[in-house]
Amino acid sequence: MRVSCFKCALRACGLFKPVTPAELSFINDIKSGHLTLPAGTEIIHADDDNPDLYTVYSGWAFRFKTLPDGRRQILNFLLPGDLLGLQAAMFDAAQHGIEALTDIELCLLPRRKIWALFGQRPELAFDVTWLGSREESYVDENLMSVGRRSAAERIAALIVTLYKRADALGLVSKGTFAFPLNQQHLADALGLSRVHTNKTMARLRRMGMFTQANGSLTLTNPRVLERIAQHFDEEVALRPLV
Amino acid sequence: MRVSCFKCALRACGLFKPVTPAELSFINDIKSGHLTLPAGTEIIHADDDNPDLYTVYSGWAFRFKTLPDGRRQILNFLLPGDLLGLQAAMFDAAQHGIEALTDIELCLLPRRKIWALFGQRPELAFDVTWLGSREESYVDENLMSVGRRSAAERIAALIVTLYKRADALGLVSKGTFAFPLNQQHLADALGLSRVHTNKTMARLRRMGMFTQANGSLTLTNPRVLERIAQHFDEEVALRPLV
DNA sequence: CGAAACGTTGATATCCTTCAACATGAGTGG
DNA sequence: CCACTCATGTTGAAGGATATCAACGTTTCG
Repeated sequence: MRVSCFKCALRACGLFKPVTPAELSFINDIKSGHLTLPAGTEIIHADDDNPDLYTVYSGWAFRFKTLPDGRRQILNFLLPGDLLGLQAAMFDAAQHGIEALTDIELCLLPRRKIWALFGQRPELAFDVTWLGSREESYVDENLMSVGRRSAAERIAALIVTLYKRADALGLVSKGTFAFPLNQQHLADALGLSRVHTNKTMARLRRMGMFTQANGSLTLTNPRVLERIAQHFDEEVALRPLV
Repeated sequence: MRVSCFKCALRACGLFKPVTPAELSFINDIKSGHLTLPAGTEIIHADDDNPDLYTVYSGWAFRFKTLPDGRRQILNFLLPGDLLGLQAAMFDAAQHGIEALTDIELCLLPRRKIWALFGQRPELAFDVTWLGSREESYVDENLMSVGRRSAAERIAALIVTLYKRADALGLVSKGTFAFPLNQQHLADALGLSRVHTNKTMARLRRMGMFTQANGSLTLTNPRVLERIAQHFDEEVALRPLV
């Protein structure tokens, strides 16, 4: 099931910067496999040694940590085009797990070839670093939410962020996009309980912010939802925009 | 006030991997300045454009984000040897601020020379990526705390982490190390209020976990403090270790 | 059809925030 | 040297946001 990088559907979406033929051919060389995994698979386990590096080709995944007593925190979500396993590959062992949220396709970049990438293709090495920094910025944003935003603000912020990321990948049509998280995932990402997440989402839904059906989510009032993410004040949130 | 990389005191501490003469001389070349800034300086502002990259030579700093209404979240702390401004440099603009927590010395690696580093010194480019991943892992850990740990657990986890980082740098002697955070910094890093941070610290202090004096902190019961970071149960926490 | 996963709702408990007051120490100008 | 201010730390009381518990509804799927 070898999928050639020359025909990569992902690159075609326009999000990614153009790549020279030489770079492309190099990528095609080090890509050593194309995996398809079902939703729920643990792609990388905490304490895995010798972990490989992947690129998400299609589907969603998430990074998470758990405490000994089972409390779980989702760190960030991975969408097509994201690197998967960079931290693990740099440290020879993961401090976190990664789980497939949907059925997922991955391109394998074996650990032992990463060094060649740095040595021979500095532009690509730069891109790896860039992607790593972008992932960190997602974690930053989530930490800002969990530390300082109310439950309603957190939910609003996460939905808006995921919407924008999906949109950039061309996965949104008319405000609707596939939204594979259940309420437990949301709760674990936002540092809330499942029950409170449910009640707060119900409130935002009643306010007309979004609707959900068949695993898809539709933003029905993106402007206000974005405003809520910055500061939720029941009285103010719904006033007409100036 | 040019400080030569050949005599870098930081490298001498043994934490950093050995570097070839050629690498060292390259670093010495691109290092374009040595800054000394007083505590409280904003080194990088949110929305700065054209931000440079630095290495912390001595002192502490922290990365943070603020919401429009002033709520602040500290993302992570920067100690000697850490890169400062990588995310900002990769994106041409910072999504966060960085502030000096103590008086601080920085080595300047100008933005325009980063590319040369990737092109000419792949080992160093690799180190940059490695340092970026390590910073992300600190943010991960803090997110785990803020999302899923109780106040006492968060404080314990942060103090233990900072202790270990300081120790690795040789900044600890007999369980004591310089601890420049005030309670507002702790609260902002942990997603807590200043008042509750104070009360919870008082409790841990009363339990004999640590003492503070003259800007220094001493761990008086590191084993138990580490256990508390994983799961705090008043009844269980103080039982003798098996 | 039955079981399992997921979502919903109300009642109660608790952790943490907010407010307010006061204490302490460092720095500053008179 | 003293009064003053400002930043920081401390403490109690009261309120609120979120957790926990428990029950039930709904959907999915073998």
